[in-house]
Amino acid sequence: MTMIAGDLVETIIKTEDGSDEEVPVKRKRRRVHQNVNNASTSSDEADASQMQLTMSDMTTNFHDSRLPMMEDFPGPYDFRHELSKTDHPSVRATWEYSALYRQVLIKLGRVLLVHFNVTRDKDAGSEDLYIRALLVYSSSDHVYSPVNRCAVHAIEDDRLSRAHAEPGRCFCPQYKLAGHVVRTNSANAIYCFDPRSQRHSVLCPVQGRTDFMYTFVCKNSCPKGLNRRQTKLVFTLENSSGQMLGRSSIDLKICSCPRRDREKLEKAYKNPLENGVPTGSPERSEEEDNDGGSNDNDVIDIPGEVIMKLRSEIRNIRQALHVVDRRVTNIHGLITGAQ
Amino acid sequence: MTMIAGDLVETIIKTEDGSDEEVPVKRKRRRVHQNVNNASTSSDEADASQMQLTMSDMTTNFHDSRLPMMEDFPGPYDFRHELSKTDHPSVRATWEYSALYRQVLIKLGRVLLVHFNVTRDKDAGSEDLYIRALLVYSSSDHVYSPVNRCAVHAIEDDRLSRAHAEPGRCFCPQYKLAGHVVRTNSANAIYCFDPRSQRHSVLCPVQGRTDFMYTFVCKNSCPKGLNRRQTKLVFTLENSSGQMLGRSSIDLKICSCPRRDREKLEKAYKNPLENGVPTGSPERSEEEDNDGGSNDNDVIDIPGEVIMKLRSEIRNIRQALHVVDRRVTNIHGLITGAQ
DNA sequence: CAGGCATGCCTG
DNA sequence: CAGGCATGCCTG
Ligand SMILES: [Zn+2]
Ligand SMILES: [Zn+2]
Repeated sequence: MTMIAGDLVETIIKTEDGSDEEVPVKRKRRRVHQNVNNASTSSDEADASQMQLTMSDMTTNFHDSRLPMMEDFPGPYDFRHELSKTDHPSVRATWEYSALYRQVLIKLGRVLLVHFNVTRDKDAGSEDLYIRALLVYSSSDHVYSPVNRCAVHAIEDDRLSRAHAEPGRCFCPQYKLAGHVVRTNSANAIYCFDPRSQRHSVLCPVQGRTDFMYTFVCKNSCPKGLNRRQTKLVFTLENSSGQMLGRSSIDLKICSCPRRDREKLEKAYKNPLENGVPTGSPERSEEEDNDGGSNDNDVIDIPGEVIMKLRSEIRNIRQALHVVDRRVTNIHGLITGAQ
Repeated sequence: MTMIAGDLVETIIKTEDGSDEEVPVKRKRRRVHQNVNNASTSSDEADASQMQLTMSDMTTNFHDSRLPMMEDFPGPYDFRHELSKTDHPSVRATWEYSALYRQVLIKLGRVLLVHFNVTRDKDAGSEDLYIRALLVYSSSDHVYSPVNRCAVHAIEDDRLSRAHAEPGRCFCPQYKLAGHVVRTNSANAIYCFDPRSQRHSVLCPVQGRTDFMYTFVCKNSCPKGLNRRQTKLVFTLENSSGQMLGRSSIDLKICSCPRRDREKLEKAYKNPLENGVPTGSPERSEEEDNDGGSNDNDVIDIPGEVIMKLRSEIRNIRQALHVVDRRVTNIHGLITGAQ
């Protein structure tokens, strides 16, 4: 289920009523130009709506919104990012990079300097461009959830939790950006909130320089916030109408000890035998893989019990999925890192 | 500096301007009856003011309030407490007791059933009595700070942090007791806030039964809250005018793994050689122990630098004090526990 | 900044 | 509920 940056990608769009509806969106990775239109059918609508704060089909379900796209997509401007250790005198840029896992590990509040490649062909117009930075959960269990700031950190900027007192509205700009985990020093930055996906992001206008300094003001371990979930920082190149013109992302971990955590991570790679690979949930077999309902040749139970059973079944499947997901994530890290 | 439940106790009252003014308050521990009046000159005024929410000499300095008293004091009613494992069917009372350290370790939200001894002599009047439960920091570094709930937990009960939006006022009763770490199921409990000390506490009327069930809804480890500071639960017997008639206390740790933590604690006692005793701050010697100012035979510096030096000196002394304090706390635990 | 501990939480 | 890991923070 984990999004693999391979050639074919499938996305699942979770619908309002909670059922999982599969909408496979297949596309090639390399031959991107021809896919711009296709691509804009799924995530780009969401991206576009971020520009105009649409209030349409808002629900108050904060934990169930649309799947963000994460695959690399150079697009017409050959959009790519590049990390550079800050030689800037004023800022100490302490972060670690695990080439093995393609992951940046950084302390809270420290600067990550990112250089973006945006190649304007001579014959292309000179439209206004923007780079959006959006933090998302990378494991399939949580891709749907927006990454929100934890209460402890949010309250530091917004004592009375006013920025999000009104459902669907974001007043973060008036409250020291309380809800934004990702910050930038870019003077013209626009801090966005998409009421549909309930996601915060920051948009930097591309004006000559394409080096931006980002900081992150929650940790992946923040209790009740990111809550130890893995994250990915997704950069998208957009024009002024919010059309997505390029995408690029990097795994990001905000933590207290980047060095230690990277070393531990990579050591785990070198001693893979130690961590016994889980075999998943062996009891689950194909015969149970009908549409998720219980078999109707069961004894007819009172409704409450049926519901309990279904829920329990869902839990079991979720668990099995989770196990598989973890394995895939591990393997994915090894593949993309080791190549 | 740690409050030792010995015969002589000294308190330091911290004044508004931040300077430490020593006010030694010496009193005997055992011969308590004659000391009731004396005692009421220091902490009991605060106790009394809790009854009527005085707004007098309020400052918004939340972290610097008066020293709570913690010594045992049976008083005229031979006030004592007694812990009993709940045999109550409905509640699982999971807590651990370290006899060695006289400490209760309990999980968040679990019930601590406390029985109080309140002996009314025949000839004594039948005044109304109350038992107050107040959680305080036990190390001398933090005795002055009220124990407040952490933001994460407080916000669960009070989404918009309204209970303490107005400085000096407490609306916790309207917001699910958001600010109260100590709760009780006692129906007639009165949840108090003393604007002078900025402390929350809970008062239970003594009506026949003197068994109360307490729960604790923050952990000692709560970030930005108790923040890994050690605490003591102080019970005081009071009459309806707030006069203190008895006191009794117990070290309390609210944590996720009471068993493990107790075992670790006690193991440390059995293998005391392993943890090297710190030798304090060896550079600090008596010659520097003047009134805390720098020697005036220093070169005359610009004021800014003098201030810096003084601050640094204060920091150093604080650190040394801290080291000593820890040693004393350790020794204290061993003494009181092992006797 | 590294070593080590404290401590929450996950997993069986 | 125990064992073990993840991870913050303290200490030198
Ligand atoms: Zn946070
Ligand atoms: Zn808490």
